[in-house]
Amino acid sequence: MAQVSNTRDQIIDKAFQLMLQRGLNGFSYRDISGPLGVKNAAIHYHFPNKMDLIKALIDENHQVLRRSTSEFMAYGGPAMPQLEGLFAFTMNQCQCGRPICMVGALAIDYDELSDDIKNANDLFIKDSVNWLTRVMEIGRDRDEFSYHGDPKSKAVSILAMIQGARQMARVHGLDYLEQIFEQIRIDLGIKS
Amino acid sequence: MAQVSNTRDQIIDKAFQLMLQRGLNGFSYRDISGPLGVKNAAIHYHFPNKMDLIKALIDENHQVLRRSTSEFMAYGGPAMPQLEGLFAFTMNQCQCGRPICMVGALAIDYDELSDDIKNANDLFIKDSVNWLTRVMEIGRDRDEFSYHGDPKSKAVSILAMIQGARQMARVHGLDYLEQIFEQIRIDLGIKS
DNA sequence: GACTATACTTACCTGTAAGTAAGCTGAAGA
DNA sequence: TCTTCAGCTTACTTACAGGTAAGTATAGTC
Repeated sequence: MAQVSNTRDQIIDKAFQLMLQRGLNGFSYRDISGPLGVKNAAIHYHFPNKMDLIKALIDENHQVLRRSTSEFMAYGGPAMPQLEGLFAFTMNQCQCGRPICMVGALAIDYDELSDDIKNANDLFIKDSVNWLTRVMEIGRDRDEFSYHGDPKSKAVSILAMIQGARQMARVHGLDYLEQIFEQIRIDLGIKS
Repeated sequence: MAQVSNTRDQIIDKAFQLMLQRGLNGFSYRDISGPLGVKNAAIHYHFPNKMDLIKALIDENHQVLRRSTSEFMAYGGPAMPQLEGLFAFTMNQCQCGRPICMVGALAIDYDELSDDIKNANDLFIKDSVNWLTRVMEIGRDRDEFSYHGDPKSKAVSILAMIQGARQMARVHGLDYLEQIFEQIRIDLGIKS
């Protein structure tokens, strides 16, 4: 079996889904190893302890963010597709059994995170905010939409809203999520 | 010791704080019994199992909501003090070591909640939304503030925003929370 | 003074969590 | 063909979770 292992990738994938479903303390190694058909010790082989696993999840998630925003951050372009992309991504995640966003899932267990994890999470949030701030700036400059106040504050408030929306949507269904997206559009003066 | 016990109240108080700090799976009976100077079995005496305890927390929280909104719901009055009251309450909770709101804390563990708990949580959210919807209606009618779209959608979006804001504030500090409150005011046309 | 209910404690149970040490296996290089 | 090493498994440990049954202390009631 000395081939390149894909067990590691499968562990990350499963763990990520479980974390967004149940939070850090809501899943165990057994919940990962069982479905994958391996033993708990196989997870410890790839990730010596749980925090190493969580770190890998954050890094993986950060990569996804970077891949999907790097072009816009480098070259600019219309803002609306970026915003609608965020809505679509969020909806898709919820439909794929990942109801809670990573930042929301980690927030509840924040006190028990290592400094290393806190930093990685902090960096992820900062990059998210930077991206959406740029979307807000460009969108207003190009008259794609309008709002009052500081672009960064607007960006943070939208991210917070989506984060909360995913949690509410878990209780009240995905209609709630769509309703909140629509309100964000209305607040931005898109579709009177 | 056949006096009226206040251990029950202390358990609820401690458990509530722990749940808002660490979530449902982030605290154990020991975390409650230790600080109170009782044994785990004392908790089981008052709340046969953990779900009974959680149910009590939700009910308690619901009572707080009802007490602080019943007058407005019955007789109306200016909307702005209601909204500012929500901001002040939220800030106060965060400062008192209750960083995450109850709905947010329960959302992550939603799948393992009993139907009973889900219903109680659902009802709490509905009452919250009803109250803030009324605040949004009255505020617009009285020209205290302005916004586009449906009052209920606006209410839901604000509640979602505050829920997300509390989680972000845990990572980035309470300034984030204040910044989001300010953006809500700006979006409502209060303080141009 | 016996009885009863409340509010616990003591002592235990089962299950499961994360984590570890040592052994096995198959491919690939020397 | 022997060795090496990645990628596991087997078999274990320690700690702690929620939960329970039986006993105890105290106050109020008859």
